Amino acid sequence: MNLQSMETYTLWADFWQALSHPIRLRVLEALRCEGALNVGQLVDRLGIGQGHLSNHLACLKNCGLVTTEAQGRYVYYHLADDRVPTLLDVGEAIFRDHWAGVATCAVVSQKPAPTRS
Amino acid sequence: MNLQSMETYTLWADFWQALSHPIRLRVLEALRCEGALNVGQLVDRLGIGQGHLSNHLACLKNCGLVTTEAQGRYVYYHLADDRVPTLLDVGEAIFRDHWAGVATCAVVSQKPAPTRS
DNA sequence: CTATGATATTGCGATATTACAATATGATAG
DNA sequence: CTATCATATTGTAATATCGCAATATCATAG
Repeated sequence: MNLQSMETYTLWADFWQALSHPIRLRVLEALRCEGALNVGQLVDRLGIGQGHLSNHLACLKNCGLVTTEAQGRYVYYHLADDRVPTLLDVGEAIFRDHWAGVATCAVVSQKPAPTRS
Repeated sequence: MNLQSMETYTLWADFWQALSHPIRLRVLEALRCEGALNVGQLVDRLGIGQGHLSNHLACLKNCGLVTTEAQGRYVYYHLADDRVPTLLDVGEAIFRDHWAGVATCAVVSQKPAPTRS
């Protein structure tokens, strides 16, 4: 695949978007801490609806961040490989130094812009 | 800042979102290759409107991925630190192994779902 | 001060994503 | 085969983001 084309950047952006949701990040952190969990266990830990979670899991799987292993009626999810925790670590390190700035970002998570007179 | 709270994950998701846009990725790649560029040079290289680009640059700056240096009327942008190329490298490595799956992801970049009869 | 070039901000229609409920699929026990 | 539990998929209203145009700000030259 050509890494210079506009379409490739659009697809690469979609990959990063897999990391851009609090529920998906909480799934990744839970799997990093606990190794492997099935859908029901993740529903319990995150406290969200099963169908909703399943959509997010499909996203993480399609984007190569997690893999699954079926065991009877249960489907266990775990991090895809060692690069995933590395990615999370580096991202968290940069984020820790800049969370205050992220909160003021007007493009991402556009807050209603403080009204001024 | 408490790294366990839901709000923190929401903010961390906003940080990742800075990477989730083709224009912002192209800016980061341009800066990685060329070191430092001002806004006009980036407008030329990316071929988009100045105001539009400026919004994306503000996003990257707020999220700690780039920093700026004013020189007279020009503002030069460059990558914030060495962790940024590391982040891009690891992300690209995982993406390269899974771009076909990313393209089928229904949560991110929801395609109109192939109609079946 | 005025004009001009460079960059930043704002407003808003078009589009994409999310959250939830309903429903479908798949596996296993009896 | 039927019932049941676990997981996946779909529809859609609410919400957030994008992209562009207009305009504001800021620095410098004259």
